Amino acid sequence: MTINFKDIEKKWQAAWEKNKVFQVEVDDYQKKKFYLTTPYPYMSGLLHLGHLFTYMAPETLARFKRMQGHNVLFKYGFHCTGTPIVAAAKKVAEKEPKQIAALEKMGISKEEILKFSEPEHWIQYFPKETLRDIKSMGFVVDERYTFITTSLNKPYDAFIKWQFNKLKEKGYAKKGKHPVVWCPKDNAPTGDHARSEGEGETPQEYLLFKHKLEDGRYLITATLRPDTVMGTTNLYMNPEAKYTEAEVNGEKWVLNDNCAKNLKEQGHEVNIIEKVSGKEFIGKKVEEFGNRKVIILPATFLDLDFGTGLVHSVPSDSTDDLIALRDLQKDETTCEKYGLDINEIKKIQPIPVLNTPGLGNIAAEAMLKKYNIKSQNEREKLEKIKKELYKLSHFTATLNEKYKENFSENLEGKRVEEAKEIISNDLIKGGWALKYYELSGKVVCRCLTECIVKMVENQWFLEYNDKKWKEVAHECLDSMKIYPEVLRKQFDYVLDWLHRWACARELGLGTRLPWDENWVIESLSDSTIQMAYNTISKYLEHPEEYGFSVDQLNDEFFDYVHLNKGTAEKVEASTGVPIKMIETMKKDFEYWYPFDFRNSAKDLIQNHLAFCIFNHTAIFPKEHWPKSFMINGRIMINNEKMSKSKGNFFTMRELHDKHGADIIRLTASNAGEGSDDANYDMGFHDIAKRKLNELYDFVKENYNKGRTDKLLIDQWFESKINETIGKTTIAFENMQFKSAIQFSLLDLQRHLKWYLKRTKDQPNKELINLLIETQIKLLAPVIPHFCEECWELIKGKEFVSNAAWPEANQEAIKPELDLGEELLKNNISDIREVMKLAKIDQPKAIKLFVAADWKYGFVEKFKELIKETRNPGEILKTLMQSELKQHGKDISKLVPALIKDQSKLPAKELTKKNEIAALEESKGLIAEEFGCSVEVVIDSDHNKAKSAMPGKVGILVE
RNA sequence: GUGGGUGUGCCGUAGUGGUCAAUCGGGAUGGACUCAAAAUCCAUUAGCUUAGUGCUUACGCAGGUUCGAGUCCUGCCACCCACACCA
Repeated sequence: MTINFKDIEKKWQAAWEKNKVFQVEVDDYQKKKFYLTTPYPYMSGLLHLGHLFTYMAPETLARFKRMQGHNVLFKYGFHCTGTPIVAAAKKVAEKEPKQIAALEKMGISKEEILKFSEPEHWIQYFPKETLRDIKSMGFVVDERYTFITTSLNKPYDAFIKWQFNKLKEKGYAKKGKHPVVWCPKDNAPTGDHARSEGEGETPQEYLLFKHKLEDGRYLITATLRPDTVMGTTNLYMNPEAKYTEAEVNGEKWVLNDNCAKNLKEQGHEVNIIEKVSGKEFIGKKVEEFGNRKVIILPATFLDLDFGTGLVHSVPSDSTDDLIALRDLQKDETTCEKYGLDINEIKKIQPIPVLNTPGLGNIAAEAMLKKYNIKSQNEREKLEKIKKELYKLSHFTATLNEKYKENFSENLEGKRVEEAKEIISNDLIKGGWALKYYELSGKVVCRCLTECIVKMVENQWFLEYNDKKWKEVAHECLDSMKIYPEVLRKQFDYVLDWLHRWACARELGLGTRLPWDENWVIESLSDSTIQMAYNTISKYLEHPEEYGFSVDQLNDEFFDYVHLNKGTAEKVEASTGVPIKMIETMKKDFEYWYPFDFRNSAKDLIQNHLAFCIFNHTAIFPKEHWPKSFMINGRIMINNEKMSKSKGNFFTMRELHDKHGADIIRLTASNAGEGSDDANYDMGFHDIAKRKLNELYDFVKENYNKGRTDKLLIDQWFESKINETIGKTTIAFENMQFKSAIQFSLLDLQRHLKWYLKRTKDQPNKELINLLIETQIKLLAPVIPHFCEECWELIKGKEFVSNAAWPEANQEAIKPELDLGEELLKNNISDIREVMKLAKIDQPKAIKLFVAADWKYGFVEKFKELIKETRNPGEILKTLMQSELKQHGKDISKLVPALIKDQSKLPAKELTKKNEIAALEESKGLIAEEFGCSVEVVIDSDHNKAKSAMPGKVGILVE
């Protein structure tokens, strides 16, 4: 029959609900517990396939742990803080077609869509719908524990305020300046999602160099390479261009318009005075760091919009600068035009400042030669080698004797990588330079305004760069389990690499910083320890059911419940929450915490998961630090990235409605494991349906049927079932859900097939029952509805969801029994091979010749000897000293061949007696397979017996 | 660029240094069943092949360690992820 997966899932979901199977109660604080968490989904839309894949891990694990006898809490929350919802609502208000289409695709009607121009409506709509989807998937969820984030949720808001007060108390929240990508029209930071162009571009840090003219004005240049400061030979300005003269921080600067404006946004006082022509500066001299003067030369290659519109030239280590210099030195016309003495210009030579291995002390020259570049018009090549040289200088070059003096320490011989920052700091301190930010590429806001870099003052940071904090974070990581373990290195790296994090913003939804109400806590910072809140959310989200109110929750409350500080009496006095409730929540928290498991896709390693570690170590004592993280890859569909533009974007709901919960649960779990990207194979839906239907029919027809006597092959099958229990259990424990399916569904079915073939469809009743019960239980975490349906069929009552996880009977596992089955399978395929060679389609008789007696002894001895030496001569010598000497001729041929290829040896110990017994037992099957008589022959002198070896019979097909 | 991960047959995947020409699923081909199809079952699916149950190449590329390498080491190449105020 064909199962209607939709019907059975409705049936069982209703039954679970009615019997409160997944309601979480803590009635025994001694009972072992397992608390699973996963980052709550963002409520800017319905859950999609990626969510399904990520959530299947904790979902499956939760069911597994329940069956193992744990009290399990698996929580869901709905994330609504931050800017995306606000941004999306704004788009709806503007009637942006893409956004409207996205909502329509989620099944929202035209009239309904307009309501989504209010952010609040998203928060009302999507959590409700998401919960519906989660339940329809049969996920283990106790909805009393679910909640939404944002300040709209008062108790949650109070919790986040408490969290930030704690961080501030510890000195981890500090104020500072911070460069951000900024839209001048919106007057707000422009995140990736709010850009119409320039996703991924960031503020890049430059150093502005000040070059003093004799009249007291400064020419300003920008550089990424302050390390070459000692090598400046001249400045370049475009004589035909207009520059801007501006008063910056009380000094007169000459630069381009862009930079002047940017400086203003970056916290400098800037008053633009007038336009000046580049021409008037050509030939003048400026003062340089290190007590030198250099000349200003004309150049037309300058990009006026980039940097400051003029540059200082370091021909020793910049190919662009060098080639420009060479060109000018040949160009009498230009020199004359700007009143320059060409002989003076010709005297300008690169000043060696760096030693670059393989390129000498004038690296730029070596590079130009290497790539045979003749003119500054070869832009493409020049761009390429500029990057290459930059890399080489940065990582391999060392500074020369020019850096001995002049700096706060002797930098001679130091690598550029190490010295760069010291040089920058010294230059800044000495008033020669200052930091400046420019975008790494063009960024355009959604409002079509071009973005700039803005220095935000009074920005609040979390000091993830704090050394001591990093140390404890590492301590926490070291104590955690990471699945898969290979990603630990990545975590180690990230904890070190993270620096201060701007944790609050001026826009978006969320909790306000308790000490500075102008700022909203940013959404990656407010979700780092909410798993603690979630242990008691059942009470805080539904206080009326427990007869109290949460209007006056305060820090005292959370201090007591989460940190065991203060007294219940005082908390009752200040919050009005009855002592009994306070104590219950405290006990619940202490019971559930820490969380045992948290998983996410790998893109959250560098932010959310790392923050989670940091924040826990800052706030909680060691015993409440996270226990484990599991990281999964991203989901691909039929080996393509899921994306709306490709049209292969699927919400969980639409897949569910089409195929049913169990089918997509199985397909998702089977998509992959480990941190590699997983592949959701749409074609597997049908395979899954077919296999489950088959399984159901088998259960129905075979339970409680069969013979009662016990044969050798029954023992083999019993061994396989128990082996499968062990392997599947380990797979679940290691978060290898795909492997678990492989073992418990596919492999087990294969073994069953072989078993039925071997018993000629006369299985042992006890074993068939063991198989069926075991398999249903092993699969229940992945496809629970289907398994309940099967369970009902055989048991009639109870839930398989509540059944005890099977335990492997170690005594029944007998790997040696595999040998006989392997021999049989090999014999069958060898016979086929022989038939093919002999071109026999239908054999009349098959004779199997067992190897001569002495070969068994020989093989045994050979296996011993080979452990000692691989030298054929030595092995032969030893063998020849024994009674095997009489077979010397055969042995001398066998030994080298066997050393080369040990696959010809039987894997396990095998006696002639055993082999004959196994052959006699299985010859009936061979006879049936080939439709002819089969005879086992013991005749060592027969020609065919000569080629036989233990475990490998001689075959004669007639 | 930096850090991390991964590269296996037509496709997707498994793979503790020796039973690996390689697991499992799919696909393809041939056969059985059928009036036919689907489903199911069986076989084949690197190349060669003489009753030799054999041989030769193969696990991104190139080297190395080892008696022995898909598995260990080194170097290349390719792909994926992250790189910040964005969830």
